Order: sequence, then structure tokens, then C-alpha cells
Amino acid sequence: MLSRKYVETFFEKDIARHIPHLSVDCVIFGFHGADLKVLLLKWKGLDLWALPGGYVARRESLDAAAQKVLLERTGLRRVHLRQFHAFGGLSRREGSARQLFARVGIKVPDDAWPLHRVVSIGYYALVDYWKVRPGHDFLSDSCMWCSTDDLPPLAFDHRDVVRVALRTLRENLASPVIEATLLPERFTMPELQRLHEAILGRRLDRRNFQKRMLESGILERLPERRTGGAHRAAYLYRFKTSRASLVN
Amino acid sequence: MLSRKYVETFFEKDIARHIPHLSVDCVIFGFHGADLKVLLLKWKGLDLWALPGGYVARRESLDAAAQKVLLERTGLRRVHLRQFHAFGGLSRREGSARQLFARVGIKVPDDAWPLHRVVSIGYYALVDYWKVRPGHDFLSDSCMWCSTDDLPPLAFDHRDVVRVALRTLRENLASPVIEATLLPERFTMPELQRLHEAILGRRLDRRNFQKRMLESGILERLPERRTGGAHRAAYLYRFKTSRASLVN
DNA sequence: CCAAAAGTGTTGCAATTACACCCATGC
DNA sequence: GCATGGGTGTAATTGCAACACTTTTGG
Repeated sequence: MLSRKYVETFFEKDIARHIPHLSVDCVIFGFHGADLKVLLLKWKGLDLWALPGGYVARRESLDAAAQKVLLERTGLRRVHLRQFHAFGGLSRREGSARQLFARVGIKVPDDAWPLHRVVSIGYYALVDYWKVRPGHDFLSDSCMWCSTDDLPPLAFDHRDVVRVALRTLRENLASPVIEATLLPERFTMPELQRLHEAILGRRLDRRNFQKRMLESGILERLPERRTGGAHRAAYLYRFKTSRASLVN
Repeated sequence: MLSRKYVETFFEKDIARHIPHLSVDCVIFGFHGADLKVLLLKWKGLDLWALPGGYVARRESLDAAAQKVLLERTGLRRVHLRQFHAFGGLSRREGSARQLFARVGIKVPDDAWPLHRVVSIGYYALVDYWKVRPGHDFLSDSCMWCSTDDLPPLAFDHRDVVRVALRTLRENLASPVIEATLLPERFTMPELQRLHEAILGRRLDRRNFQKRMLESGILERLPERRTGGAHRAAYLYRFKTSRASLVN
């Protein structure tokens, strides 16, 4: 997490260590209940939310910069991370950043590049909802999971960024990496199905779904069942291929 | 095309008009015979080829920068252009650029950013092979179409860039935009099939292919046939939806 | 014993694949 | 006339979508 010290000295020296006019933004997806959620930061003193992001150090790859953001925001190291688009339009309204810095009380030179045009490389990340401890920083009041179909007002072009991330995620749902990283180690078939439904945005047939999943051979049924539900206990499953080998 | 004047003054003033450490590279696909080809520039005095690319002006969108490259290199304005990946690794070996500038006789300060780390946004473009007049510039000996499965040594990470572009193109072959922009206005069914085969990298069944294409309803058969071939004359087709409406 | 969710198998349709014959043309 | 490529139809298979009944559990 960014310290107060870090922020205060940001525009004096840290900014020089980064590639100007470039940033990475992360759409961090988590799955909870029946909802696909994204992690958002609320800007201090403004009724505006934003995706977690960061700048790219001069000797740091884009991927590494995105990993760094993930670690700061979720405390997680090995998660599935994928670059999906570069946002380089001229309508990103960096101006709102100026308001933010003013609220927080940081003095920023008018010609500092973060106040002007920034090209952002979009990454999406898939994490286990329950393992994340959302952390805010000096620029943000809070860090919160928000359902993808009920987003608050977002800064810059971040609504577009989420939309494109979601579209890419849908297109790539075929690979088992996605479920394996969004779900906990052990899960039931209905849970897996609800995840697919949340990503695809439509209902699926229970029987066909189960058949497809089992025939694919990537699931292993565990002896235990999930008890405590109000109805018949569901079997627990896990992915045969270990979680570690699936990440990236 | 870049003029001599442009190049000579580049490191004095033009460089300041661009976003540092950022470029766009274009994989320009054309279709000729049975081969999918890409347009490459040969660096002056070096046995090294590179993708056409350019820097991004401070008030220019990424898309616009890519269009500019296309126009310089092919003379074409409205072509299908699509961003597919941002290349931001640390192993791009910008050092080879230093050799190039030395050969051409341009004096470049050691700390000039084009000699160091550059993040490149990759675009692929689809053009009509026969409408392109490949143009080289002050930095390159020649501009040539090269078959995608027989590429010469490429600068930087451009071999990766081509590979990823090709993979993306394959994944998006469903949309008729691709064929419509890679083929001339009028074409035969075997020509369309050879294009699909070149992109997919495998043979297709002639009869099933034709059936699918005709049933999709996007083709219009013209009264003429392609004469002059050694064998039975093939019908000519064109896409029903006008070419203009398909671009982007 | 009833409501609500979980487990399982069958059937039909639609899309894809495999495959064979005739036609036109140049040599 | 024959070799080569172009045009067309049909049968088989496969994958996917629709669908119904039984089991378990808590209340």
C-alpha cells in the first residue's frame, strides 16, 4: 500500500522514475454469491470511483507493473493476470485527477504529465474473492467490491475499460484457468455454474452444464459434500490440474 | 513518406512533439497467390528487417497514430485496422536502433529515449495487396511483402509481434470484414478459400466451404467468370455489404 | 410430507464432416 | 482425350439443446 510519505514526495522524485504518460489499470474480478464483482477505489472527497492502477517504472515490464498493482491492492502474488487492451483515446478526462490531488492537498505542477494525457494498458485479474483483503491508500477513502452490473460513477474512461475486460473474459471462458482462479480450491457444481452464468450473463441448463463439465475430465469429485445448505447436499469438486500450474 | 529533412531534424525538435517511450507498430497483412504476407522494411546497411511503425504525437490517439503509419507505408486511408496487444517487455533490444542511426549518419544523443526502452502498441491492418504501393523511407533500403511462414531476421521483438498478430487474426476470422478487406472487390470462391486456408494454416474441404459461404448470404454471385485460367472458369463473387461499411 | 435444490440419462435437431460425380478448359 | 481444377448434392456423424424423473434435506 502507498504510504503517506510516498505520496508527498511523489511529484518531486518518484515521478521521474516512471515512464511518462503511461499507466496500467487493473480490472480485478472476484466472484461472490451469484455476482461477478470488480474491485474499485473511491477517490477521497469526491463521489467518483476508479480502477486500481499504477505507473510503469523505467526498467519494469508492463506485466510486472500490473502484478505490483495487484499485490498492493489484494495482497496476492500469484493470480491469473492478462493484458487485454491499450486505451489511448483523447477523451480520458485526466482533468478529474487534478481535482483529486487538490482535495488530498498535494501540490502538483500544472505541467505534470499525470494531469494531462495518459495512455493506459488494461489488465484483468482473476482472484479468489475470499483471499482478498481489499486495501485503500492515501488517495482513496475505501476499496470495495462492486457488482459488474451495478457500477457507481467511474473516473476517466474506466467504464469502457470494465466493459472491454468483461467482453474479453467472456470470449476466453473456454479455458479452465478462469474458473480455477475465480473459485476457491473446492466448490460445488451449482457454484461453478453460477460463475459461468455471471460471466456469460445468461442462464444455462443444469443438466447439460454438468454433463459438459464432467466429460471434459478436468474435474475431480471429492468424497465430501457441502452440508449446511437448506436442501440436498452437493458434491464438492476440485480441478485436477493444480492451481499453481494454471496461473499464467 | 518521411523526407530527408524530417529525419535530419528528428532528434532536435520532432521528438519533443511525441509521447516518449511509446510507439505503434503495424503488421500489415496482404494476400497474394496462396500466401498471407506482411509488409516489412529493410534497415539501411543492416541485414535486419522491421515492421513499419511510428511514434505517437502528444495530442494524437493511438488509433490515429496507427492510421498515419498505414498511410505513409501503403498510401491507403480506409483499411481495417485493429489493435491487438501492447508489447512492453524488457528484452526489446532497442540497442539495434543505435546501429541503424549510426549507419544512416544521424547523430543521436546517448540518452535519447528511442535508443532505450520503448513500449509498443501492436496493430494489425488488412489491405488489398494490389492497391498497395509499398514505400520505404530514409531509414530503410526497401519495403517488401514477405510470406508469414518465411520471415527474414527481424529487429526488436517483431517476430513475436507478427506471431501474436497472426494468432489474433485467426481467432477473428469469423467476421466477413477480414476477407472483404484482404481480397479485391471481385474474387472467385477458390481464391476466398485459399485465403481462409492461409490464415488458418490448414486445408479445408472445397464443397463444405462453398456451401457455408453461400448459405451465409453475404456473397453475391456476379454474371462474369474468371477466364484465362488453365481450366474451368470460376464464378466471380463480391460481398453484398459494401466495402466501406465493413471497414472498422 | 412437502418444498426446493441436487443428481442423472435420453431424445431430437442442427451443424459439421466426409465423400463422389459431373462440367469446363488447355494442352 | 486426358489431366486438372471448378461446381454441386447426399449421407453419416457429432455436438448441442431440450426435456422429466428421482433423491436428499430442512422445516
